[in-house]
Amino acid sequence: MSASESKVEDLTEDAARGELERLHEVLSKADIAYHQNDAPEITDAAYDAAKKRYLEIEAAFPQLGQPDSLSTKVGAAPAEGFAKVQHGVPMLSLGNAFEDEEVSDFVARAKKFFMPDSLRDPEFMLDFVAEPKIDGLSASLRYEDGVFVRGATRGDGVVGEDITANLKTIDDIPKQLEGSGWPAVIEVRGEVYMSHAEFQRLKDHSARFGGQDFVNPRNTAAGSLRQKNSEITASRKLNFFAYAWGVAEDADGNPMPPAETQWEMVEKFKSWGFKTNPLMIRAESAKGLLDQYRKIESQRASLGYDIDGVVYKLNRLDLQQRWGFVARAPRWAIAHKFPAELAWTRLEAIDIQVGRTGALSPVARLMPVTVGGVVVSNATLHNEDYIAGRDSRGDTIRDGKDIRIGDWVQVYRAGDVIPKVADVDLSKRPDTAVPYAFPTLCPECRSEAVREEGDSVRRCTGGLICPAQAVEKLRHFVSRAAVDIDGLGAKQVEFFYAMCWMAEPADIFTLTDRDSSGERLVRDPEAVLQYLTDDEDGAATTLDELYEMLETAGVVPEGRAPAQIAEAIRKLGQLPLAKLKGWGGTSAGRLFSAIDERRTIAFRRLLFALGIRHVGEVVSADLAKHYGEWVRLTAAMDAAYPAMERHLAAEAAIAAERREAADAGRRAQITRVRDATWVAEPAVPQESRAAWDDLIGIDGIGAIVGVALVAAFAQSAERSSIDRLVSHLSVTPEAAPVAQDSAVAGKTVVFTGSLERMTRSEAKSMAEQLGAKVAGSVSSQTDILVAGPGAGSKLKKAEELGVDVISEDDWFTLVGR
DNA sequence: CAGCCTCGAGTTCC
DNA sequence: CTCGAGGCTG
Repeated sequence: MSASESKVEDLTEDAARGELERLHEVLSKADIAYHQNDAPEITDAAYDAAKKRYLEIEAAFPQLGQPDSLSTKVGAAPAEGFAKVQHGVPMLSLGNAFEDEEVSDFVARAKKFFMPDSLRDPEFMLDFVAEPKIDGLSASLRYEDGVFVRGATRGDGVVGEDITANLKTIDDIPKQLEGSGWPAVIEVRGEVYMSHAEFQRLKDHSARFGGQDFVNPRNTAAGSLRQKNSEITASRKLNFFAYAWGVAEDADGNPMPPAETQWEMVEKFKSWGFKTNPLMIRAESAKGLLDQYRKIESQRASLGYDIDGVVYKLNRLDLQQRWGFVARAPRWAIAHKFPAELAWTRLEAIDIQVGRTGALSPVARLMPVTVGGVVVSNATLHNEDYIAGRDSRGDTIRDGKDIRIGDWVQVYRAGDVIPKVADVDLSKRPDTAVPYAFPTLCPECRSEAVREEGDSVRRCTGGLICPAQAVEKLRHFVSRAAVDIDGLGAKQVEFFYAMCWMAEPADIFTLTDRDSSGERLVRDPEAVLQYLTDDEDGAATTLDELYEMLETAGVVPEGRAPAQIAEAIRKLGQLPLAKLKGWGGTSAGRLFSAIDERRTIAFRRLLFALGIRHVGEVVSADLAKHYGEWVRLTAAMDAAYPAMERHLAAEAAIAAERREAADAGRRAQITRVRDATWVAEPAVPQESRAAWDDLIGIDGIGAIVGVALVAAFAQSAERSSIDRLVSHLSVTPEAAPVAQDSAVAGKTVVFTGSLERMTRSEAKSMAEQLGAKVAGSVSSQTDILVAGPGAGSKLKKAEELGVDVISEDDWFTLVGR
């Protein structure tokens, strides 16, 4: 380094900033040069010295820490700002098999499904392909006229992230397809992975230079692909195997699969310049597939890259199409996974977390142990019964062995991701170990925690009194799929909640005004602290956390007594956000404008954000489509209330009748009791019943979801919280369906029986696109019933009500397709 | 009323 | 990713 280098403590802030920038550049360049050609431009000693100096300056001037500081660059940087890409054809996941028997079942299902073909044609033969399942990251590569134009991650399967620049650095990915015969547009899909050799090279390098902590090849490959600077990606060697495809179209946009079988397709990929896996084989029986599984398993360690199983696919593409899909997975393919890696460790503690719905979830705190290449120190214990050694039906699991603190337990990563406790070693159980007593009081707010009949989870009854539930609700509200406010993440929300600046979603939208007026506290710190200190145990940690937060905020209480902390919180309430440590004027301003951006919000997002039990993204969207405008939803919920109560009363009466009947040894007269409850109660107005029936008539919404919804909007506290929130917002009505001039626009349609030309969800989205409403059950509101073969009760009801009944073919004629 | 499928909720590590 | 619960079909 230069001779003019001064001691770190003598540097001015400006000088430090300048030097940091210079060193950052030197080090980054050296990193890239090293990775790209294995020929460092500076000596190792010089590199080490530069790195040391960099870290020293950074430590002395933490305020200068850059987001891409070399000291914080570890593994996969949480990348934001990759553009979203919608896949032409969704990228699906695969069903799993672990046992040989499940593989035989898979083959047997195929044989059964295609039985008619083999009866008709004695030559008919089913064959499958088997290939290793690479443990990497799926990517989809779009080629137009043979030129690589865009590459994306899998994402949620429908929308991924544009990582074209990074994928272009991978040698195995042709920028221009070779050979000929490729469709005008094709999405080639496969797995990006890192070889063991490359992973080792990176690890050795980082060990020498005190750099990043690379955990395993998969994570490293993921981190490399998510680099914003693709030079870094280029400096790490990644590989790609092609094995699947999405869109394949000719120049006129017509579907054009360039082959007839999976096997030929992969051969084509090879001829176009892709790498394909050499261990792929064809087989005609379960035995053939399993033989290949064993062969691949035996070679696993020597392949030079990670695999986590073997994938089997039906070979013929036309048959794949005929066999179809279940949910998001093809029926015609299955992943046979290698047994999960297991590890033994000690269970040091069981903590209880409280979720947004009040669910108490036990989490195992473990002595850290490596499982499948990752150090695991927490694992889920599911619920009360799981700890006790029972499953949801009350049958024993783990031979009925319960789990106790201090036990030696076996952990594995389910799906190679989520750590779970699988087993207990009774021989190592300490004599002092006692059965775990699951709390019956909420550990956060001391409210009673109850288990409803038939429910596997115990829930805190504190509602919004419970700080854990309040915070979790707020976290859910600001989460990505919900309101998604830039600069207001889970951490900030927790902070604002603890500081009494926010207690419910509405408070987010009054923050700006309160910040300028100086009246920031929405709760009384004394009251908050009162219950924190009310109890001997549990409170200490929470107070500690609060103390720590105040320190971070730059307001240090004069002592640690609750009164002093409350005083500090109050003082904090007089500071504008921009004055808090970690918040400058810019970031505060940015937050306020991000909040403003969300004052206009789509109906479905708002509804989802409320976090009503059983109301997730899909149900919210369905409700938004049904009601269109927010006021129509609230009006319907209000109207439905009496009928909802009546429904509950009827359910209760039926349950009572069941019990009585069981005691008396006779058959329960359910219909009579149900009818009696409705008839005997003229107090329920007809319009209330109509609103209720309309609600639970929506496809996918039944009585339980209905009760949760109506109750949320009726309960005075919850409803006023919702109304307070909505008063700050402008709710965008759900967009009216695109085509208004179709024959079915505005009609309510129900599909029943088995549909042959389309799946149920296709039928639903098609009808919706044409402006129709899709309901799940037939009522007087129904205009058309589309009945396939095997239609039963709905058909009968439609006939009784005089609803138009048409066939699937009629439907296509009606909509002109 | 049983069995299938979809959706919601909770979880870990980076 | 997995489990359980809720909804729907047959």
